[in-house]
Amino acid sequence: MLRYALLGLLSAEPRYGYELKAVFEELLGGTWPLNIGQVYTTLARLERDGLVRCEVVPQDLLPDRKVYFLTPEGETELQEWLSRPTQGPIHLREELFIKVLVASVAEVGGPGSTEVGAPNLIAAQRREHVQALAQIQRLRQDPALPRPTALLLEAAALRAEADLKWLAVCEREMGDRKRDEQL
Amino acid sequence: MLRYALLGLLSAEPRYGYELKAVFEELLGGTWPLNIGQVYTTLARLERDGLVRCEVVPQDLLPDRKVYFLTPEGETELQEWLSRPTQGPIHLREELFIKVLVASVAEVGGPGSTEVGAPNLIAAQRREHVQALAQIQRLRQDPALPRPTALLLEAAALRAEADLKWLAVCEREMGDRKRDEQL
DNA sequence: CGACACATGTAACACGTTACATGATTTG
DNA sequence: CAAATCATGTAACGTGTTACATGTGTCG
Repeated sequence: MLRYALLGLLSAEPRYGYELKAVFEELLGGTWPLNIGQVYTTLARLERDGLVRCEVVPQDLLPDRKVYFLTPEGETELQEWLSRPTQGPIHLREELFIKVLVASVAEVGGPGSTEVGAPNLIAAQRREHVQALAQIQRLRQDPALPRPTALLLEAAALRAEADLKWLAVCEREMGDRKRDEQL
Repeated sequence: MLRYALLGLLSAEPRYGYELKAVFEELLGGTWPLNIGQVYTTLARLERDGLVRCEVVPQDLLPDRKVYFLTPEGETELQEWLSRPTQGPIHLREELFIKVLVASVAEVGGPGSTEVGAPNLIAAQRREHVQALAQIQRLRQDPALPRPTALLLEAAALRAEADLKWLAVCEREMGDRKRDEQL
């Protein structure tokens, strides 16, 4: 994942690790705080696989930089990755979904306990989502956003709205089920 | 992730690994083909962490079963997990998003090359999504679906629709940009 | 002096994923 | 006989994540 993101950035321009972190985070609109260590490990793996190489650029006063650039193999790899769409693009294997699923299936507190876990979770999750959506919209206000980043934030907003719709459905269903059980 | 899914299933009823795989996959509507090996490694980790224990149930003719059940610690852990909503619920760190982002940033083929990668990708991805959505809707037809599974599939459909809206936006933007550049 | 920016990295761990190994029974 | 089902597991690998280590320069 990060692999290809770095490959993509390097395809536009050779860069060193510390710089890649900054560029990447900015491009992501600050939604993916990236540990610098991971950048270096990922770069090391890319180099191991022959997709990038680097040149050491000495600096006086400041530490040396290792400027990475794509090899022909790296460019090929990147192009191939970009040419095939993501397979099975809807991942139900996400914390959000699994959590709601488990909440509606699990027997918390043992049999006979008053089951209020799921509705509580849904309500809390809606608050969480509303907050997340608000923050995304706040970020989108910035007129200086690069277009790709703005696009990304739009995707996030659309997803957040879709999830909120779903959580509303869940809430309604749970209410129904609770009423069913009381009858 | 799978950790908690298994905890949830076990909280309703003690089960053995082979059985867990089947129950889990059915609950997920077949959208997460689960390697049986992963079930066993995950169960081993849960046992290591003291969240589950097991009892060996000998069978004649068939191999022994190791029936797992929650420990009190496991139950606590599960309840805590269920009680807190997913933080930062919208993940932009997904192949889909990163791919589109990288496609719009990367300089494939070097400077001066005719950049048609991104539009091609978007188009292919839309086809992929349309197909995925169709399959989800097909699955939803089944009237025998358990409610939690039906809910899950509804989430998947809503997300797929949101993503498709976004891909349409992307396509329009790319067209715009291309026109801009030609001027 | 202490904190922060610059710049590199290693070590350890969790988790998902695949492939492989074992061995009995049932079914075509 | 071959294949599928039942049932267990191990080994290896990729990747994400965090924490830690190191060292210089600048700024308040």
